Amino acid sequence: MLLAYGFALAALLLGMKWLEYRFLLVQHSFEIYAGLIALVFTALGIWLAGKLTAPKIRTVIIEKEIQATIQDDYSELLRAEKISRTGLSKRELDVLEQMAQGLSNQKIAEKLHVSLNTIKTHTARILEKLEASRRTQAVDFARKRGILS
Amino acid sequence: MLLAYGFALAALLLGMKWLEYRFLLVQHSFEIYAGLIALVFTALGIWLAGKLTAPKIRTVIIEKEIQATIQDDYSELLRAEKISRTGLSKRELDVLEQMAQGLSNQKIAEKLHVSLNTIKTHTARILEKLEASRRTQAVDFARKRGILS
DNA sequence: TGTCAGGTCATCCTTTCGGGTGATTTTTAG
DNA sequence: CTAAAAATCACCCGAAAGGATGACCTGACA
Repeated sequence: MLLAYGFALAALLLGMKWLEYRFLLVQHSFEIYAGLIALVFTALGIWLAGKLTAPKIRTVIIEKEIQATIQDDYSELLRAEKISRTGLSKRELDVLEQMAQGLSNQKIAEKLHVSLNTIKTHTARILEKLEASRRTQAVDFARKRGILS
Repeated sequence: MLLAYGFALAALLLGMKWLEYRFLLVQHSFEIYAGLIALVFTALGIWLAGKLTAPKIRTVIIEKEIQATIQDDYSELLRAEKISRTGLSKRELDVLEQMAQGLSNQKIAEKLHVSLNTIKTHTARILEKLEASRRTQAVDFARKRGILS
């Protein structure tokens, strides 16, 4: 960089010497040359500044969201704890899960290979144990108590 | 800025005129003056560059993981987006929310101060728009699509 | 061995839902 | 201002859900 600047200076002097004998320096006034030099070296200075100055570093912090993931077995324990507090049996939980998926009693009966009446009995117990009066409410309560995902 | 530069140039010329008659220009060679001018204006160029050019900025991106806490108005936008995709109206969303709480159509009607028939119409549209056949299913779909909390 | 909880199934009856259709009034958007 | 969308209400009918009750079977546990 400094070399380039030195070269530019040297080139200026040589160039002037050359001009002096080729086109007769006296033809132009000293001020003209001075002005030209000033312009050229101002430009050179601007260019130099661009090369020499260190870039400012701006730190941008991007906040990236991550999901809070609870470990499987731990959540299983929690789940079992929640279930035991509501007093739901395994089968009732099965039915509750299907219920939460929006399946009708008929569909649940088909899926679990039992009769519709059985599912109705289970749902009745579920409503009773969760102190709900409608299946949507039972699902809502179950969610709020962490029984369902 | 350009004015300052113009003034500097003018000052140079005047200064030279002044030098010319005060210290006799012939005492020094033209090259000396040219070199001085070059130096001064290089410095001026560098200074100008600092003032005129946009600062160089290197952006360093640091990704920081945070917990996903969605702010109210932001989540409102998201919510509106989700809603618009399903095509639910405001009122239908109101009904859907009450539905998700496990309320019966009758209770929802009382809570929203409209007739049961109105709620039935809304629920019918909700089921239609969410492509569900039962309210539990509609609630489940709405949850999976992020429409409900 | 007997009781007890859980799972299964059933019947009867009432309430709630969901589907279909139609209509009037606001509200919104072009 | 006007057309479209939203909100309101109504009636009918069949399907699903909910409440109550009773019964049978099985595995676990004292």
